[in-house]
Amino acid sequence: VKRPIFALIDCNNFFVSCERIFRPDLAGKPVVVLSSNDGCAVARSDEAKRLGIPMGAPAFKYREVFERHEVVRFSANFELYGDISRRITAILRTVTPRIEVYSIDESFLDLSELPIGEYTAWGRLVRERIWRWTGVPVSIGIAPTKTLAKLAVEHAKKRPEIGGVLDLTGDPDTYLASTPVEAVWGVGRRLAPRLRAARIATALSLRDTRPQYAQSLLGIHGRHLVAELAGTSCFPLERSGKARQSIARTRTFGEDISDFYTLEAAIAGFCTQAAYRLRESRQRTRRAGLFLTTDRHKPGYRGWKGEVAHEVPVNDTGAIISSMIAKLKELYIPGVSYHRAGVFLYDFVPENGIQADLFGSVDVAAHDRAGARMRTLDDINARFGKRTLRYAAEDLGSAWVPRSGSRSPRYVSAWNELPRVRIVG
DNA sequence: TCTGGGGTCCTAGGACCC
DNA sequence: TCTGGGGTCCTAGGACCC
Repeated sequence: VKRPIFALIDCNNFFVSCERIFRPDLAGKPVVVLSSNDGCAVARSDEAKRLGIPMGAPAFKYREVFERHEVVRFSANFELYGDISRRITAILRTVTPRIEVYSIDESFLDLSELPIGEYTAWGRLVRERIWRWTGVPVSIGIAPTKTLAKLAVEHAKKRPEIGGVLDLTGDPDTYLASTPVEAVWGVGRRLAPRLRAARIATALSLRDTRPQYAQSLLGIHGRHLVAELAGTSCFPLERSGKARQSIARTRTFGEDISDFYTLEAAIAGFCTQAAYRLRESRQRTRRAGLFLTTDRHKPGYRGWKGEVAHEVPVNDTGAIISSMIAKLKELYIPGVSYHRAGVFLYDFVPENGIQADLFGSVDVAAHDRAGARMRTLDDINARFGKRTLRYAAEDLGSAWVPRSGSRSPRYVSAWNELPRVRIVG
């Protein structure tokens, strides 16, 4: 068996880099991108990181830092980031079809079948091409396992002298020795103290731990980590397009809600988006859940949840809205200030080949009508824009809609927000 | 006043069965 | 009245990731 070689392509400060494509004036300035409701920092430029703004920093706590250092703030613009991400993925697909899109800003490539002489030189070319064609800086780590590729890319990002590409297919020991154990992919804030207590403080000492001992400390995950750090691949390239297992739409509201109809509008909106995703993945759901909570930062924090089984699997927006609204009616308590809510779908079955229930009572005609209705709805909204055609329940109120005061234009995905170019001379 | 959102996998324990 | 062992399935919670 040929030894696998993975390359991990990781975009630097991805959301910030996307904003800078259309705002070159922001190069060298501290920039952050804020989450929904402009709640906390989810991406930071290097300059912002140097000001000590951590990942997930609550915006209200850092207001002074923002003001004092003139930190430029953006509300998250996922339409833009998704579009740029797809462009980068398209470039990578021209390198090899053996690609796993791991997240919006990271992809693994399997290089083992490619005729590459020198990995570092190859990586620099890819990096240069992505920069020229999209304006996004990336870092690349190359190694025989995903865990080592991840470790490589972290070093490539942090140390400018590496030049953005680190090949760890040779002897990785010096890099392993200088990696604290909590920086290893798969070691988080709970497992790190466990390892430290066992006097395992670096990636190198984790690699040299007895697999059995690692398993006793961390479960099966520990054994995999040791093997991966030692160069034996346990996590293969996952083929893209794997059916997802759950879909969630949850939001903290723009303002707290007590009114039933506004809540209904929010839930209907979540159902619409979730059902659309479900159809996109060509599946149907057998279970749908709903939750509501008050503000977790206030005394008397409470939550409510409910679940509905769909005996006949569905992906029809209307069916999901009506079952969730029925559940909402059971859970709703007048006078409560609701702060956050969400809808979950799980227990999926493939869309084609619907399973008749035990008594064969599936109404085939109704089923076909629902399918045709959803196709029409999706077509119209794809052509004329999201929410062109929507369910009435979604329009009952809008106070729940999260705030996003400083979102940049959707430069590449909305006709009326395209950048303007002025030709001079 | 102001603290995000969307996923996956593993494990322990209970229910149930033979 | 007391009493064994083994297996599966499901769920809730924990842990991680971006």
